[in-house]
Amino acid sequence: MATKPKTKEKALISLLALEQAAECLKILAHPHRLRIVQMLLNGRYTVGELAEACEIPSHMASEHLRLMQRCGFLENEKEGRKAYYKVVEPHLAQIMSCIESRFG
Amino acid sequence: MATKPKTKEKALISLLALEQAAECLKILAHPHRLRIVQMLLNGRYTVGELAEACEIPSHMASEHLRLMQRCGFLENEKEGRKAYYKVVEPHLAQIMSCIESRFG
DNA sequence: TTGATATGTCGTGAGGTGACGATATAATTG
DNA sequence: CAATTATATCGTCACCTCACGACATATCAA
Repeated sequence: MATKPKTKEKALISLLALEQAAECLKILAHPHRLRIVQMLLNGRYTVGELAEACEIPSHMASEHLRLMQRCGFLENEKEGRKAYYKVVEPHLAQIMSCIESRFG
Repeated sequence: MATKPKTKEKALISLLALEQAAECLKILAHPHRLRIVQMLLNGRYTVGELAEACEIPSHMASEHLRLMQRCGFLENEKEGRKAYYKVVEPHLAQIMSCIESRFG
């Protein structure tokens, strides 16, 4: 069972940590949110610009952005009436590059 | 580079491809399935062994495995009454290593 | 054969997610 | 001031996922 005849075994991540990881992956697992993350990894965009790229109304982009902000993926900077978002979770670049290598 | 990104932009993945990517991430976004993938990346296990590691009944592990098989993550080999599963999607190793670096 | 073991499949129901319209807030313009 | 623009939030509802029990299948052993 757990004691396999394997010589090298990696330590398993605890189920608790895997629940957190699953939560993060669920948030990422949406085509519009993926596009938003991909764009924000390469530039600076407002809610309206991101919404237009996703072909959705801006208030829906705003909800996606709020969700990703709440889980620590993004932060925003307000400039007048505009809100610019940026990526603050460093691992997102790695994951997006992996997704790009598989689906790009 | 972060100031005027409009001149030189990385190519965006099409929304269609992002939908596929999101589907795959949704399947991965479950703590028990993450544990299964992590184990199968490092060894050979039966349904019952994976179920025990996830602390779930084996018929539920079987459903997780079927799901991941249908989307091309896994394949199985039957030996008598036992079924051994293995990872066949090469990008899973990259993604798991990214998850391990963030949550491990 | 009967029974035990290992895995696979089906149906149901609670709970969660996503899309949408309506509405709210906040900043700029006339 | 009011109107417009940009973003944010709320309420609703169709849809989906998850966990579970029940059942089915398949293999092995006595």
